[in-house]
Amino acid sequence: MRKKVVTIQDVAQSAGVSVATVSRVLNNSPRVKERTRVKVQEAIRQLKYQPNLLGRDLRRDRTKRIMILLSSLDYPMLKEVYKGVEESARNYEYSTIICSTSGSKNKEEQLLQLLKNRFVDGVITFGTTLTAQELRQLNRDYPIVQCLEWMGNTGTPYVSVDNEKGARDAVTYLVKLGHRRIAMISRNEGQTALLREQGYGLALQEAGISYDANLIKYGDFSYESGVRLTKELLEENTSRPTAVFCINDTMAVGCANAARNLGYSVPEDLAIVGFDDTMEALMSAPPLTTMRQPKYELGHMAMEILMRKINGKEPETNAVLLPAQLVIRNSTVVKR
Amino acid sequence: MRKKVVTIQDVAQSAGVSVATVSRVLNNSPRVKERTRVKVQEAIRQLKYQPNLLGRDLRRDRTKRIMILLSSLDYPMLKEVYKGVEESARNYEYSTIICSTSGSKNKEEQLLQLLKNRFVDGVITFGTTLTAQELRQLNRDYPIVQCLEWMGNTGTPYVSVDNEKGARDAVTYLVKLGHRRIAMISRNEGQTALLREQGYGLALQEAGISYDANLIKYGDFSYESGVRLTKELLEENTSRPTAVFCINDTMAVGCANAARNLGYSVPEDLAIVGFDDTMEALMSAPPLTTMRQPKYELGHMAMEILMRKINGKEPETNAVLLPAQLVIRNSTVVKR
DNA sequence: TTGAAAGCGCTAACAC
DNA sequence: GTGTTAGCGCTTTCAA
Repeated sequence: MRKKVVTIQDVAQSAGVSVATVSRVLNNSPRVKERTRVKVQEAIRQLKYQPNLLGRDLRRDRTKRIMILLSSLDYPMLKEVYKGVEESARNYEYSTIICSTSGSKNKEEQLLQLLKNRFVDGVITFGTTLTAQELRQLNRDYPIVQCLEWMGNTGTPYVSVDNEKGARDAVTYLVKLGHRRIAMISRNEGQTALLREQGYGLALQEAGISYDANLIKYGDFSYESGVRLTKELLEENTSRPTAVFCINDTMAVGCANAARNLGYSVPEDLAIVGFDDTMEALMSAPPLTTMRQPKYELGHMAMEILMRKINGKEPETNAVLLPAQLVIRNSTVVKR
Repeated sequence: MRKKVVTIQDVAQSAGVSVATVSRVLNNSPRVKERTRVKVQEAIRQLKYQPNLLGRDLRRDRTKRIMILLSSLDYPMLKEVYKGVEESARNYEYSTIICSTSGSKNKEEQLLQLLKNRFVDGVITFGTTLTAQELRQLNRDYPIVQCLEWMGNTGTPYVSVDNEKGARDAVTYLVKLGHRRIAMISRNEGQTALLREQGYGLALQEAGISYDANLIKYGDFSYESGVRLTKELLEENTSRPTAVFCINDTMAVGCANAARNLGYSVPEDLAIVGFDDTMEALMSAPPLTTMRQPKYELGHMAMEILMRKINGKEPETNAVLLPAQLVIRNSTVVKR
């Protein structure tokens, strides 16, 4: 099945030089006579030679490749974050491969193998099932950077959005519009959700609004949970909320649709603010007010830090938090 | 930076055997005395040895890895198709890496390098910029299967949905609901769009409805184009359409939102049928009637065929077309 | 049942 | 400037 592949030996023979010279030409070494270079390049072209990466990587100390490790491909911001990573990587002549763990711890270990086996020079993780202990260990031995989802106190660098400030800004905005009964659709696991909840709490506190546990619901980031929890919020509460802050756009769309289906209009009866600013927010009816994550920048920055680590320089800072930006659309309006 | 890695040599030394024996244990060779095997395994555990894949792959004829090659990560069906591929791959103890060309021909060549360099055993493509000639050549030398987007007459196997039949069923359904002025939002490039347009034409013909070029608009699969083209359809036509068939859900959501913003209600004033059955269709207001692609099966089948090729067996069939299934939701209703 | 040794394709230290 | 050669970590003959 597989074709006999042209090797560096074949090129050397064809060009009448040694393999070392061919290797020098391939790696743009300056100490090659112009005539020789041309001769070798001619042979390369004629034989359609392409270097075997396995051989090269085995010998070299670097593969010029990094891995993006994620738990699921179902990740609305992936495309843009990836673009940031990819464009930064390209500047260093690095290429990227994407691997999904599908949430399996086993699979994740297998993929981290690729790092330990020098199959890639470094890894950017988007959420991991590693324990703090494991992550600390891994970070000591290999270049690794966390993006978006992160664990602190492990010494592992991370690049994320300022979740607390973002949530606080979102809720403060709702307060400014005149809302006092502000609900939240959150998640009861993960650092991201926790920080956003803290931001929510802070904003309420600053506005002198007392905290009401009935107004907080916990979902799983899915559309369905947004729908279900909004129904609960609107049906359970004797004094129903006039606004909802959702910790992602997916649930916020569910919230908007559920509210309308119950006969409430958005934003007049219920104002909604999401988080992320994905296409979903734009495609929603009405388009959602949301906190925009600097997706491209997050990816770009993660790659920059990873390159520093790969090159053996400790990055100046181990923790980067970029600000989220309020994007006002039609799911919010000044309260009458 | 990088940790000194434990090699097979270290294990051999520690266990007091040769590297050959360690290799045999690693590969479950039967000709190893039980005592020796235990001794080696003990050493492996103690040293936390993990085989270097680069060395192994260089020596072996296979990597037990395949690549999924796509032009963009922004692919609403990716998650489910991938699941199909991944679960099939797992059965063969294969792992998968995903690589995006970002639409760059250059990048694509670079990635196909990984195949030619035995970095992966095979490739599943989701759309490629290769010419028919190049694809034919590649398919002759390496295991490769096309999924969803494909080129015929190259000898390269493909697994896709029956686009013509799917489109025909969608439009026939609209006809049955009583519609005669049925528009289409399509795309003016790519085989997929072409086949769906043919299906549309066939359905009209079967219903004795004459073809009206004004009712066909060409977008680029994006939400924005769905919005824009729907406006055109509703504003330009003196006799406006009562139904629209969109060749993907993304544009169909744009269609629904644009129609409502112009004061038309969906489905009463304008019925809409999408294609794909992604989350977008479910999250739309109203939820969209659409043609469901058998996403998981498409991925699974592609991987099965690829494995056959990797194992040197010519697949029984080079072309698999799975049926799309009509899913009726609230963007269509019997016409009054 | 085990070990010695060749060799996968490449790079780089060293010699000329 | 160029060639010779060792060796990256592994698998797999071949011989013992």
